[in-house]
Amino acid sequence: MGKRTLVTTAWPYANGPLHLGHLAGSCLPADIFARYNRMIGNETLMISGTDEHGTPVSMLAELEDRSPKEIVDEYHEIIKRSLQEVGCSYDIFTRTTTKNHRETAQEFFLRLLKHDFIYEKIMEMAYCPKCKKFLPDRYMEGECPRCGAEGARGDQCDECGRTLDIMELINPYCKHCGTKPEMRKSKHYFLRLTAFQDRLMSWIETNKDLWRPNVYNFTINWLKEGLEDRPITRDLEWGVPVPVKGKEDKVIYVWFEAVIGYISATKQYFAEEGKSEAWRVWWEDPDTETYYFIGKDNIPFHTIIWPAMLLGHGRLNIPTNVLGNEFLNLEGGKFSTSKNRAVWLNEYLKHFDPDPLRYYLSINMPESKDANFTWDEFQRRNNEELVSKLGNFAHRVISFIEKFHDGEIPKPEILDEKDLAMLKEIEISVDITGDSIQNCEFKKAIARVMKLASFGNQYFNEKEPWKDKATSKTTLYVSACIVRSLSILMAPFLPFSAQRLWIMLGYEHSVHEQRWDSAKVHVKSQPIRDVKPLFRIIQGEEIAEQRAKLDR
RNA sequence: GCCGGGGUGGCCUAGUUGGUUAAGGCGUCAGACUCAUAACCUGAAGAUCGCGAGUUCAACUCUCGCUCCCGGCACCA
Repeated sequence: MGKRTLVTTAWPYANGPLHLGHLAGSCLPADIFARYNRMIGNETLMISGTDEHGTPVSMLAELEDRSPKEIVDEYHEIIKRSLQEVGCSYDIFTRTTTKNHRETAQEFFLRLLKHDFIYEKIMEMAYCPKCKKFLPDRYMEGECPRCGAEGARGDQCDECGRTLDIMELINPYCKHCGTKPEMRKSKHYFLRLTAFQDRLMSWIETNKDLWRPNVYNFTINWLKEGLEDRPITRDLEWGVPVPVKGKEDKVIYVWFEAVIGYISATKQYFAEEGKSEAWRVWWEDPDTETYYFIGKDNIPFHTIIWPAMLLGHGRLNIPTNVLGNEFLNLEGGKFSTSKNRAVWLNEYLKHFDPDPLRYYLSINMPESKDANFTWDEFQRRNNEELVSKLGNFAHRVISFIEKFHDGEIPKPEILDEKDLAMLKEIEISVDITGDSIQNCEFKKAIARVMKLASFGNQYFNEKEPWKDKATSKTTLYVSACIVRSLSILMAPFLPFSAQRLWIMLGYEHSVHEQRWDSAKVHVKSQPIRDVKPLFRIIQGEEIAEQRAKLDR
C-alpha cells in the first residue's frame, strides 16, 4: 500500500572531501525524507554517488602530478565513508567511473541520437599546438581586456570578476605550456533542448503549487527566455567516450553524463540484489515518485536539462519534485572546495558526534534562504537545545524512573486533565512533525520535535513528581510516553541518539523499524536500561580549536 | 548592465490565500523550583516589520519608485 519513492541527492564532485554545505543542502534533507518515507511504509530507495569526470578533476590531477583515477579513488572513499558515518542511509552510493555507468550513459546518448535529439555541429575552439589538445576555457590564461590584470582565465577574470569569452583574452597562452593557442574547428554533439521547450513549459506549470517557489520561478524564467541547444561533448580524455565510431577521442560532457547516474545507480543496486530488471519499475512505472534534493546551483540541470533528456529517451519518469536548497555559508562567507575554505565532514567527525551536526543543519537548513554555519552557534545549539532541552528531558525522566521507581516504567493510575492534555499533545506533535517532513519543511518538523520536549519539561515541572508522590507513577508513565514518542520522532533527524534512547526505554530492535504513527502508542511498563545522558556538552576550547583551523 | 533572492525588537530566525494584542530562540532583568548534564519552568522590558508613495474599510503581507546587502550571468557543475 506504500508508495514507491525514489530519493536522490546531488552527486558530490570527487575533487575534495565532502563539506557541510553538501550535507545541509542535499544529503541531509534527502536522508530525513528517505528515513521518514520508510517509517510510513513507503517502498523507498535512496541513491547517489560521486561525480568523477570533468575538468576540475583533471586539473587537480595535473597539479598534484597524479592520475585522475588516483584522485577520484581517494575522494570517493573519503566521501562515501563520511556520509555513512554521518548516518546518511543510502541504499547505494556509487560512482560515475563504473563500467555500468559508462555503458548506461552511452546507451542513453545513442538513444537520443537515434531519436534525433542529439545532432552534430562544428564549433571553433582554442587548441594548443604544443600540447596537441583542445583547451577548456579554464586552461587558458591571458590579460583581462577590461582591467588589464594578468592571469585572467578563459572564462572569467578573478581580478575584476568579469565573465569573459575565450576570444577576448589579450595575449592568451596555454596554462600548461605557455604556448599561444590557435582556433581550430571541431565537430561536437548538441542536445536539441529547443525541441522540449513547449513540453517543459506545460509540465512546469502543472507543478506550480507543488514545487518550491524558488525552483519554480527560476525554471519558468529560464524557459521564458527561450532554450538553446547545448553542446554535450568535449575534446578531453577524462570522461565517458562518445560511443560513435571515429569519435572515441571525444567524451560526453559531465553535466550530461552525471545525471544519468541516477539511472545507472538504480540499475547497479538491483543488479547487486540479483534482480537485474527490477530497476525498470523505479523509472518506468508512472506511480513511482522521484524526489531530487539538490543545491540551487543545480536547479536548471534538474528541472530542464534532465527532464528534457528523460523525455527524449521516452518512457522514463520525470521528476515529481526537485527540492532546490539555498546555500550554507561558513562564518558569513562561502564554502569553497577549491579555495580550501570549508568545514570538512570527515574532519568534523573526528571530533564530534554526527547527531549534533545533523541537528544544527536541520534546524538551520537553507530551505528558503541562505543559512550560516558558525562554530559558536553550533556550540550553542548543542549545549542549550540538544543537551539542555531534549537530552535533559529524556534523561530526567529516565533517571527519575531508575532512582525512584526501581528502574521500571510505572503503570498509570488516575489520569487527570493535565495528563490527558499531555497525551493529546503527543498525538498532535506526531501529526504535525510527519506532515512537515512530508512537505519537505524540515526546519518546521524538527522545531516541532523540540517543542514536544519543551512541553514535556513544562509538564514535568507542573506535576512535580519529586514532591507529589501520590501521582508520581502516572506522571512518570506519561513522561515516558513522551520520551518514547520523541525517540521515534527524532529518528529521521538524529538516528543515532534516537536508537540509544529507544534501547534505554527497554525496547529491543531498531527504532528505525517502527512505524511513524506508532509514536502515538503508549509506553509499556518495562525495565529501562543503560541510563546515561543522551548528548554531551561541547566545551569552549573544542570550538576554539575548530575555529582556529579556518583562520589558517 | 541584466536576472533572481533578501532587508522583521541588541543578535538569529518564523510569518503567501491582506484582517483582531507581529511569533519563537538567544541575550537582558525579575521570579519559582531542585528530579535532571547549574539543566528545567514562569513572568517582564524590547519592533513605527529598509525608505517613500499607491490600491483597500484594512498591508509585514499586493503595486510602483528609491536605497542597502547577497548570489547568478552559461561550458564551473
